[in-house]
Amino acid sequence: MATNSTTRHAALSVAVDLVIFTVRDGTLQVLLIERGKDPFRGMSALPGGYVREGETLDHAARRELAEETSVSSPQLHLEQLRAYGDPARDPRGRVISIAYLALCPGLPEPVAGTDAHAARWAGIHDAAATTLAFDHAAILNDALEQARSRLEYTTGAAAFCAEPFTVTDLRLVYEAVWGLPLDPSNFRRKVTRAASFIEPTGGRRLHFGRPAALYRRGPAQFLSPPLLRAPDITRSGSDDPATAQNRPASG
Amino acid sequence: MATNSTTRHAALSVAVDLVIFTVRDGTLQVLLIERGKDPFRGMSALPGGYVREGETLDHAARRELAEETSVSSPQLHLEQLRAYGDPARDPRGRVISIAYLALCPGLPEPVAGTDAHAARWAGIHDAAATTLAFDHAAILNDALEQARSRLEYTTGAAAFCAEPFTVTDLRLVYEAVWGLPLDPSNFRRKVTRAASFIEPTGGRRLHFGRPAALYRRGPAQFLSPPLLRAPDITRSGSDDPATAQNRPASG
DNA sequence: ATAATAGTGTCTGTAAGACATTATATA
DNA sequence: TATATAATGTCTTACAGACACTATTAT
Repeated sequence: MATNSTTRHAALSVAVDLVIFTVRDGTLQVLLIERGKDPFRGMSALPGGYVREGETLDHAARRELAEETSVSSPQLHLEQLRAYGDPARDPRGRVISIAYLALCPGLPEPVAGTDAHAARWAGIHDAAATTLAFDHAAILNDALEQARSRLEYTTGAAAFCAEPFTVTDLRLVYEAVWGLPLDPSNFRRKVTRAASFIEPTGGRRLHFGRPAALYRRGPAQFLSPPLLRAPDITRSGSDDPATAQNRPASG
Repeated sequence: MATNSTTRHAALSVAVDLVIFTVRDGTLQVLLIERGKDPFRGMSALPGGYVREGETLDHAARRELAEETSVSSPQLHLEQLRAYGDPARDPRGRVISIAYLALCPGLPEPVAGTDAHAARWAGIHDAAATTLAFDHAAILNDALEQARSRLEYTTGAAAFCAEPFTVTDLRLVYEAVWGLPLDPSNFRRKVTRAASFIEPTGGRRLHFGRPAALYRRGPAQFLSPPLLRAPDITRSGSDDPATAQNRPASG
């Protein structure tokens, strides 16, 4: 905030990149586009775009999200992940990218964006095995860990569920995002006891067996007590918390 | 990443702002500078500066941190907090700021930076009551919550302690950052049982009473089980997790 | 001895994991 | 009826909060 302007660079732009997650068919999926122009033409990438003049970062992210999902934005969970600013991350020049994480209920179908590119839902395993443009593989990785962490400490999992939803719907979200099977009985106990996580609508959904009670999202944003994953065998290692985004918290 | 360049703005710069925390005399303190030039001349602000050409965001933050604290950087805990990009946040024009959070052991004394400004340690309560330049009050607030959350889920608290340190030293850090008294007995049990949080050096420190065993930081980055604050009365409300940085996580 | 600080042990309540059991629907 | 899914209950273990008690130093 107080350096001589001689060190300021000339060509610089700021973009937002979106990691849009959804859960469909019990699988965590991410929205990928196929780039229609260079650089990385024809390669898969995260959706995104430049921040416009006079526009908030959050607004730019919401705008891009609406363009890609064609869903009324205010419904969707959207939060900033972090900034990526390696000087070499974009061959066209210096582009700082602010990554956002969006959690969406199962959306109709892959939607074509306004730009000349094809959009598709990719399973998280497929996406991780795909070579992505720019540093999007790293962004996706950070976003995935952020999402997994969010499910532990916040009520964000419900953002994946279209209302009304059942406890089983919610559990399938956890299982898809964490990639773990959960005990249905213990899961029910935890989510129903957590204050203001979910609220019964009074309705029921009929499939085949016993009808399931329906719920809507409650007002709580944080889960107390948190709904932790397995006793942290995967997390107590020597990872860097600043890089492995908020495994407990951040963004 | 794929918008027509007509919407790109002309004058744009990227800065880093640092929230440098330390614990001295049992109090959480933050490094503030007094601005030597407009805008906000004479007002308190967070230290920071423009990102230089060809420079990584992390590098810019480390550079500023070294300038302000005159301490060999690699020692200090430094992590990105998030980006702030309100178009009106800087009256000079569009400046995107990437905020960083630094956790430092008690440093010698307020150090003057390379720029023409005075630096000082401010108690967190004083700082919160001070009118800060730009949107630095919001950044400080987010950083404080991030730091508090980090102490729950990571071993970051040890970054506040110069090695070797005692369990009491570590407890005083938690008490200062959380602003809560902790039970010494239960605290000791938790930190000594948490895997690889702290390791005994074998040495002892003599003051007056019984000599205290000395410890160094262990290799673990995450605390399992986490060391949670009170049963979340302050957190289970209706806050926005994306704004109130990672109370659980994320950030 | 007394004061001061460090460290251990015990009791109790909460919550999680494992898993048996009951409830209510469809075919 | 058999089958499938939803929901409740029980047992055990782990851990946190509260707090009594012991240990080791300086004065």
